[in-house]
Amino acid sequence: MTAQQRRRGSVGVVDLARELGVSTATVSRALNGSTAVRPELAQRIRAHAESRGYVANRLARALSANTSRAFVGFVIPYVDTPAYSAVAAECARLLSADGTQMILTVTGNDPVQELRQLRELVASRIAGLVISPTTGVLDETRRLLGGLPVVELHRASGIEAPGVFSDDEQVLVESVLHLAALGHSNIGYLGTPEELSNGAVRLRGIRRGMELAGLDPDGMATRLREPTHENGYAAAEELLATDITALVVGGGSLSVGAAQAVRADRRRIPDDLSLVVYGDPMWFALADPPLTTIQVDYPGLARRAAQLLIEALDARHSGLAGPRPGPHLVTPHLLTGGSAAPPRT
Amino acid sequence: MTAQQRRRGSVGVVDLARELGVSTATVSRALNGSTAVRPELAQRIRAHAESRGYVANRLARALSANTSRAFVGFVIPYVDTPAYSAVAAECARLLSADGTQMILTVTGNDPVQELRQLRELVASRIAGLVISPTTGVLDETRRLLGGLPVVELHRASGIEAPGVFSDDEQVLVESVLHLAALGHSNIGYLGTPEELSNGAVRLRGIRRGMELAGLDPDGMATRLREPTHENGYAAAEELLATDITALVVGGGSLSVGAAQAVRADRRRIPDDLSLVVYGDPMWFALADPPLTTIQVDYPGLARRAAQLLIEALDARHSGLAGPRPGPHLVTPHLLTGGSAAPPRT
DNA sequence: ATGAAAGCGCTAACAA
DNA sequence: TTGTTAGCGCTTTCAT
Repeated sequence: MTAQQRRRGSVGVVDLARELGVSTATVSRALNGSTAVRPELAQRIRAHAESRGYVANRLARALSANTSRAFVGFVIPYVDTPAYSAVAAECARLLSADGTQMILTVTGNDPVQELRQLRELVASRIAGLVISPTTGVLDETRRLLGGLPVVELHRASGIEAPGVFSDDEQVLVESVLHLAALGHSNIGYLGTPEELSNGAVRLRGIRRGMELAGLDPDGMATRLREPTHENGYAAAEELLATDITALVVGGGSLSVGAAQAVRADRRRIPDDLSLVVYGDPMWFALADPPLTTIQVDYPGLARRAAQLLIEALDARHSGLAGPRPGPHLVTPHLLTGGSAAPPRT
Repeated sequence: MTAQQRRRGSVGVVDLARELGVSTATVSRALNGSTAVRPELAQRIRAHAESRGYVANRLARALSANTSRAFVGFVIPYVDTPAYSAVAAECARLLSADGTQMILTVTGNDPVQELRQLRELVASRIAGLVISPTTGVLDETRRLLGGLPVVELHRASGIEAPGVFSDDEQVLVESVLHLAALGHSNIGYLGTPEELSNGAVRLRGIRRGMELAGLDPDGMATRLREPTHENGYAAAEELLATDITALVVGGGSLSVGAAQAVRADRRRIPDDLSLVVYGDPMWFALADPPLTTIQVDYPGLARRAAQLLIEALDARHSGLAGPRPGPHLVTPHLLTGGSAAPPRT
């Protein structure tokens, strides 16, 4: 047995250094591609490291460098919808290519959990994070976020940071106009609360759409709810009890619940009710007829988010400006299914 | 300005120690709840730490302890289906309660990526991991896994480790018998490849079902494909070109694709074709009629996985036995929708 | 019960 | 170009 692994079966720089008769500094330099080491030696060191199956301890490295991009955080309220799961996946993939590992935390939309987890992430010396804030971000949370490169996702919390969002206002305007053009004047809206930045944006869109259509936004049957299937179902039931002839849903989870409520109500689509939902067309394509859907390019959003985060990290490191704070918008599209038609006369 | 943060705005044990006139060792002990410190002092230290907003550096802690459960890995091939996203979410939540952070990595079902990422995880000194292995796990990967507490998820890779799986065989038997009882004798099957452990299990179930129904498993129109929507769509198209009167799909993503193919084919359900799908009933409830679905309790599965991992970590730490290797099964259920009916005579 | 000091594995000054 | 040495922030013997 050679002077094999010291403990926990891992070779370290000291082992390599000893085995090659050089110093640990040289090994470190060679392994990190420093130009200050004789190419021939560097090559030899790398080869040896490889053959010994050396893997640098990221913890030690990060601790030593006292600033590294070993880890970033990904903080979201839920994961059960492509808006989060697809984005998480894509971000993990992109960051991994950058040599960065992504720590996933799920807040359940609880500000206290959010703070607790953020603290832990800071304790792990994350280089930065992507966050989809809860509804009532705490001051302390805001303070912690202030000290890190952060990219907001889906929802804005009012801090000075770049964020990627779906440009929902316009598409919701479009949705209303679409329905109005078909002859609907009694349109209902089910969306997320105004406290959520995206809820506010969507509501603004739908109201502007009503105005542009010559309808009264204030008279519009409206329900704003936290985004869960259950809420979507319940709120849709309420709206179905009114005399609306068309329903627009602004939110992925709400849409699933709403679609089920409409189904359970035995309302025929689009004869009895026109329906525009929001989210992953995959889910809604199975309905009969396939539902007209507000479709968001989640992978695109993820790429943007990952890219912004990486830029922000680079900036922090090089002292440069970093990405422009504020919204970076991705344009959603109204995908015409068959769930919107003229109202029954 | 007090002797505030030294760098990167964080207070350390030395600060606390200095400020209280004790040693860092005492601080550490107090913070870690060692009994060897005068309760009154410990309390004072904790209070002070709290008031200073002290957060222990997990990296340093893990490095020093040289074994900790600061991080665990979660390695999966995809995330775009509840089978993964729901489980990831739930595991993150449960582990977080245990003070453990979850590093998410997505392999894209590529064994090389898998190995690369596993190496990085080991470099981060993860305490253990949950993995849903790729189809062709490399030997080196297997070796690395051998050195860690690991819990397999959905798929088994042949290593000696506990794993949580859906007990699909029985439910697939049941599906076939259900269809056979309705009078179908020409049943098609679309599932995942036999190389995937769950693919093999499901195929076994469907074949056993055929036998029990007095039908010939070898004559069954079968397509085995990697689980993607696209594959589901394409393979379903192929099967629809045969003379099957019923189709069973064993796989979540395949099911979505298949359902869409059936729809696109303008095949009426259940008149022209009986269909049994697999996965999240949420998606399939929107179809008309709602699809008969093999439903898996993903949150339950996640709880089991997290629990097993935690047990394995505890065991490693205490030197005890640890959870029983091999499959820990969760029972799925056949949720009767309206997509299975007697064949047209 | 507490303190002093030696690491954990690595990087980065500072020397040579 | 290479080596020596001092940390990074924490835990943990070993003394006291």
